[in-house]
Amino acid sequence: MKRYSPKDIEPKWQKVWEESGIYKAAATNDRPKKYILEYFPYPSGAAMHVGHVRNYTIGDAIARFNRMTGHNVLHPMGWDAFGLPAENYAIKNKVSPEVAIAENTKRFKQQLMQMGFSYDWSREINSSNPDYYRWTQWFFLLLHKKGLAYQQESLQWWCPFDKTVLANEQIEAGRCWRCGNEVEKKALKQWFFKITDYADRLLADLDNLNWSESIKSMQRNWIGKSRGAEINFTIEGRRNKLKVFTTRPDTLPGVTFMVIAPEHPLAEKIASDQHRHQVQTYVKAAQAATDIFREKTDREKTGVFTGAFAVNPINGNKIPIWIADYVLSGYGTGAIMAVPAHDERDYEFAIKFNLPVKYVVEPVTGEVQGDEVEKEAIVAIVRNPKTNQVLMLDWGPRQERFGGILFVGGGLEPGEDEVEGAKREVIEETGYDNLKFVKKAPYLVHSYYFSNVKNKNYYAKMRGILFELDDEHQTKTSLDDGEKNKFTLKWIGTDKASELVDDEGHKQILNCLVSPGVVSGEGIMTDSGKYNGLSSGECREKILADLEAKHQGKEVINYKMRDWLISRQRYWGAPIPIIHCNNDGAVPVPEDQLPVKLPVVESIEPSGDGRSPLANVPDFVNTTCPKCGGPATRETDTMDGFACSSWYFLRFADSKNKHAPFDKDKIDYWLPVDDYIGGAEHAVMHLLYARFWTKVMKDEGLIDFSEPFQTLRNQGMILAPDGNKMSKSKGNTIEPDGLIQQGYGADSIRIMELFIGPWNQAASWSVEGLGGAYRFLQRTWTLVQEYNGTEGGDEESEELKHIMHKTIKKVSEDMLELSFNTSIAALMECVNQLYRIKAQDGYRAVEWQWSLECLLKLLAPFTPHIAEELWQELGNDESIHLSQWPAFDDKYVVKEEVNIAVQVNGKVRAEIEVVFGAHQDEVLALAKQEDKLKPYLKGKQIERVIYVPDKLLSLVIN
RNA sequence: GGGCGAGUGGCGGAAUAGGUAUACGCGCACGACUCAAAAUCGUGUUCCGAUAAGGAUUGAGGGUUCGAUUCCCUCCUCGCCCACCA
Repeated sequence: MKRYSPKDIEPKWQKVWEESGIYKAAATNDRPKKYILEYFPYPSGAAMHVGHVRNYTIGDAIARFNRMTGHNVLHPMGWDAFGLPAENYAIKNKVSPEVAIAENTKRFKQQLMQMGFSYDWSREINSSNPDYYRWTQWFFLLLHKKGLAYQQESLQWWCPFDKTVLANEQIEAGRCWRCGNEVEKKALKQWFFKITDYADRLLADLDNLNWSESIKSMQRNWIGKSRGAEINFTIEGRRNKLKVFTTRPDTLPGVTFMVIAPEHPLAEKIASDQHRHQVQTYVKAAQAATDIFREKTDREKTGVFTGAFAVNPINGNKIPIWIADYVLSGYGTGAIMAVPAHDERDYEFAIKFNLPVKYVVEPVTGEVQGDEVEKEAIVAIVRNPKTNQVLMLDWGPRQERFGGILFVGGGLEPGEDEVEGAKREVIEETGYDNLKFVKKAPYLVHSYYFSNVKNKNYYAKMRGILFELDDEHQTKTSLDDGEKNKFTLKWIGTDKASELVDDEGHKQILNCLVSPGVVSGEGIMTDSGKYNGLSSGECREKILADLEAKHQGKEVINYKMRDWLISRQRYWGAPIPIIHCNNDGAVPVPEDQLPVKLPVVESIEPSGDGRSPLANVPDFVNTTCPKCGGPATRETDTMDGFACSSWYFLRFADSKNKHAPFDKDKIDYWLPVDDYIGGAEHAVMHLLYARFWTKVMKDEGLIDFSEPFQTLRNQGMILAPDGNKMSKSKGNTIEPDGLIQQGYGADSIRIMELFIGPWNQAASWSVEGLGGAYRFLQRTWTLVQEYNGTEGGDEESEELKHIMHKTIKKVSEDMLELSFNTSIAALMECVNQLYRIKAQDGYRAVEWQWSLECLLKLLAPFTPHIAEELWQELGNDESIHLSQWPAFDDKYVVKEEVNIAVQVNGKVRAEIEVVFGAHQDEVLALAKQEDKLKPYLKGKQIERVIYVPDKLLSLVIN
């Protein structure tokens, strides 16, 4: 009997498959197509570890399953070769990027090969190959032609380590996404793609994509659409207007100051002579501060007064203008109207600089009951300054809307002063009569509440009043007998009180009086002149209309997303195909002169002066203008690597095309991608850019769809056994090569990658678990080997049929849901069952050959090598991977006898065996005779019977 | 601070149009084989209880139901992403 040796069989079959080309996507229309794609890797210096391998294992299982279920499958692979990772690796190792890429792709390909993935290697692409980037440049020209590529001088993120600018998306918490160094701002003339033109479509089309909610919401947040208003404030004594963006124009009556960013063009201009020096100092300091520092949200607010005033367009109020760095120059207009009462940041600033806080939106609390009586009411909080406790009334346990722990509260008599009324209520209910008025709550609270005494619902306008106790003298309370004893008085610490209080309105009043703060959210307008009484939503519309009538404001939609900066001052990228001419400006390179090839240079090291190394190559730079023929210079910046990956999935459909990026017929057949598999790290970069390019191509008529990836699947990360992220620097990476060397084999690794847990959930790699996977394959191996050594037999086995049909059904259904871990569990269970039958009856049953063949087919998507080897040992000549997925028949799946659980009052008390499909009456009759149940049923009446066929009988007895 | 997701044995996890919780694997224990070990095969393994009867158990607490891991409410913990975005 042969031993299971992955080292022997795996390379053997890999060679056979490659030579016979069985994974080549056919140019046929006879089967439905499936395009299964995994993110193409960038071949960096570090080899692939088992975390990367999971991505490809998932894709391969899907691809293989689809092939066996009658699909024409495209499953390609290529290399995202341009870009910083490859270039930095090359610099570090003092080799040319071409050489580095050649070495690394070779290594990566060997790693993928040894895992037995079923790629169509005939379509392999490499984004740094001129045959490929020629078309990347072609797309640049298309974007340029459509006005979607433009050049602009602006302050840009600059990484001093990588010596290049970076796109917004490539900044992570003020640091470069590649090297982790702090970035700075630098003024440079740069190329941009106008992705903001597509913001609305990128947002709207997300709804119909079969992507995870988390990725969709990341993209939504990134696009950051918000509806609001632009409002023009006149500046006293100046002609300039101060334009602000706000999402809450309804709070305009509550504006108490304005804030502009230090970078705002008016910042220094509007400063009064008296304040100019301070302003200049502040602006300078802000510019000098690092972005990491400025982006810290937990630091204290800073700012200076400019000495200038703006005028509130709806009430003419004079508002001081401040400069502060908490206002960002890059968002909205770089200036805000500050409403400290209703915005936390403004509030913080107002407290720090002692600016007024004006409440204009009253919050609404409680639930509407429908039968409210409107009433003016007060809530009195009495504080004992000696103990810092507040007086509360305990009405007993809170039930529905009754009882609970509350403050003194009550209605006002007609015409009664709020403070007097509050005092009266406190004395009436508690007897404390030496009260000192401290303050009123700065706003009213509308609340629907139930009176504890008078059974009525009130729609109350509540005013909170704070008293302090002069002494603890108490007079007799004037409660009538009905009210007495309904509550007890309690003194409670102020911190505790906020937790204990049982009414949302009371709680807000407490917070407001003891620690006033920001009122966020919607509500009802107050202290706002003619807008009083409107809901904040209605007020928003009204104020917008008023402003528009006066041409002082308008509704606008604002986005967080910026245009995509694609210039890189680096060598290793596709040159931007533009020629700069003194006469004609930036002229696109004519299509027939593409590709603009990367020249060979002596040093690829970035110069650090903001220019790409290409600028030092005169032969490359100096050229003639395609328009006027005069002397001209080439653009020396290269394109962001993400440009290359924005269309590679299209190229796979027609990767060898010399005359066009692709042939439309082939795109029409293969695209869009049916299953796109990769990690979540690309959520706002690659996945957004690729969607953008796809929409541009659709608009140009190059393709007929506007979303490239119908279904996106984000695999869970494989963590190191220590629970940390695998990384070279931590030294905790596990590479498949070593495991294969140890003899586990690619098949065991593949099983482990999927069996470790749901494919989209993170999991820690386990060496012991891999041993289990190997044992399972070895058991399978042994089973087939032993069978092959027997004569077989001709007995029929219903049991064998049942096991196999059940397994086929389970695995088939789980595969469609990508539930790989449970598929594999079912296969393990199946093998265990086959062992049991073998031990009982040997290999006498006639179904053994068929059973084992089915088992191997079900295994084939996961463990292609062992499946192929044993398949052929069972006497098959054609590859198992071209065979048909087995079918199941429900009639063998169900068993004739089934166990039914019998519950008595919800507890399982017995299990009885009945024939499949038995009727309730039969089961009940059997249950009544069951010995185990007799003690429970004796002398009891069965009140109710619930029967779930073939599963459960539930008896309710009295 | 905001958004998304998740809490089940010693561990990874299974079971959610409500229906026998802990499948499968790891680990552990015992047995067979062996001079012995490894490998292999077999048995057991949620907890308490005595190998019994019985009871408890899906982060905590409450609710709906004959019946809740699954649905609803309150809270706690962890992970990921975003974050002074007006």
